[in-house]
Amino acid sequence: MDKKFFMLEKCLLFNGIKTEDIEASLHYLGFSIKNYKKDEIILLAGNKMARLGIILAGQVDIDKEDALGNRSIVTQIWPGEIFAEAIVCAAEASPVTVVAATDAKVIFLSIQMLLTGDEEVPAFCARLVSNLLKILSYKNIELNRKIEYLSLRTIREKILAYLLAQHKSTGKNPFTIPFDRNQLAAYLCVDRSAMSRELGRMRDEKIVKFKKNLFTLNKKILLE
Amino acid sequence: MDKKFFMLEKCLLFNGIKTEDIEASLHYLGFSIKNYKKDEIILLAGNKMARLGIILAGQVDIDKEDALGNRSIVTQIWPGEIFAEAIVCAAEASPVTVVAATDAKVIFLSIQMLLTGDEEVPAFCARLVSNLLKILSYKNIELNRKIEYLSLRTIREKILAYLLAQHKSTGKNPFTIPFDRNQLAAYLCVDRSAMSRELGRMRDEKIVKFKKNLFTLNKKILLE
DNA sequence: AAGAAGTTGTTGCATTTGCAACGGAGGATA
DNA sequence: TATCCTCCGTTGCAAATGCAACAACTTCTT
Repeated sequence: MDKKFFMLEKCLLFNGIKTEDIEASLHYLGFSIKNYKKDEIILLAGNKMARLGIILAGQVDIDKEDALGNRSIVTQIWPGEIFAEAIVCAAEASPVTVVAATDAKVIFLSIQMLLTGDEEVPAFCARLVSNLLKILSYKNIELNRKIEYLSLRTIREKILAYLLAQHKSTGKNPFTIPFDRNQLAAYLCVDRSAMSRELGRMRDEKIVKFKKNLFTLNKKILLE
Repeated sequence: MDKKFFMLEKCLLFNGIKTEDIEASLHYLGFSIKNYKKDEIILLAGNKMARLGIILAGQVDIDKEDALGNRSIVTQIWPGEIFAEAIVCAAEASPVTVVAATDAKVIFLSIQMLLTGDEEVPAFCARLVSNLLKILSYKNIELNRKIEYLSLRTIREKILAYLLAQHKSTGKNPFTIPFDRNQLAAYLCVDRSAMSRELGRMRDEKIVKFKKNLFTLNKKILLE
């Protein structure tokens, strides 16, 4: 198997598929690979797309921009994760913009033949489809989590909800977050300076300590 | 075919499946039916679920409640629409609470056998799975739309974004919305009185006219 | 070393928002 | 009719927020 495909074995889409079948399915799905420079746009909001993408290397942001130009980060994705699967399955225009947050390598796959269910298809396809179902379900739940943050009324609540979730998912207490301040504000959809002010207050009240991307939540907060 | 299943023919999950196969698949999926009174809880946030639900009659709200008890409506669903599909596929706890907004009738289906892809399954299953993929994709896009409203910074922007989308999806200009004021505020995650104040200002500025649930957007706004 | 560019925190200020409380309109019921 | 209840709008006020501008600090480039 080609070296550059090794990481696909860890990709949820190919979970349960034999190593030798992975490359076969790539060819079956008419793959192509493309490189992007940092900040290059991979998919612009409003466009349709016929193929889903899998990040092979680098980091990619899923963004949304409002009429006033406020950029908000919907989510980040990493090597092994896929994007555009929903708009391919639904044949709709993308509600989001996909941007390379660093230099990135992406592989694209046509999955039309998996969607109709009436053609004669190779054996591994059933597994691909059920993996796709699972991925879409996880993303659904992820979007619900995002909505949870955004539906909170104050910046402090949003920050706390995010930090608690981050603490929980890492299982550590001094823990790092994958955002710098600008990005965190964009993710929580609040003003950066207002967020910074609130973070300062929370530090004064000893709710949280932080230095760059390393955060420590007060133990009393964690007891709830 | 049993009369009470007629409406399932219009359900996206059974799209493309022959009428005689629908009842067969219901039995294959071990269906059961349950009635709910208005305000009764169908699924509580934090719980897991092994079966997805389809609304046969009535109206159902997908809710979320924050630590302070603020209720927000994530979305509404109507007869023919399904819920809990994501948490069944992902085998995760529900991030939302499902509540009967009116008296409602729900049919539950076990879909485990559709997910593994290795068992011997009836012919219609492939179609069920690809329909499920499409539904999950649509919901994904719907959640993105919701995030779009919530990421806007001011109440006015949220109201406008919602009304424009509602106008677009109905294709009419005096158009009705499916929420009363309380529900709309809960959907947009803002304070009801603050929303009411903003609606009043927007009426003063002749941006929108409204009477109960009937809204009319100013033509100048629609030209963008 | 110098300068440029990016990141983070700070502050003043106008505006927006949440909150609480109240009142009126309209519907349902006894 | 009287009463209760729900829905909707209104208002005063304190607090939160967005915005703009600036300063301190780091990183990178030249």
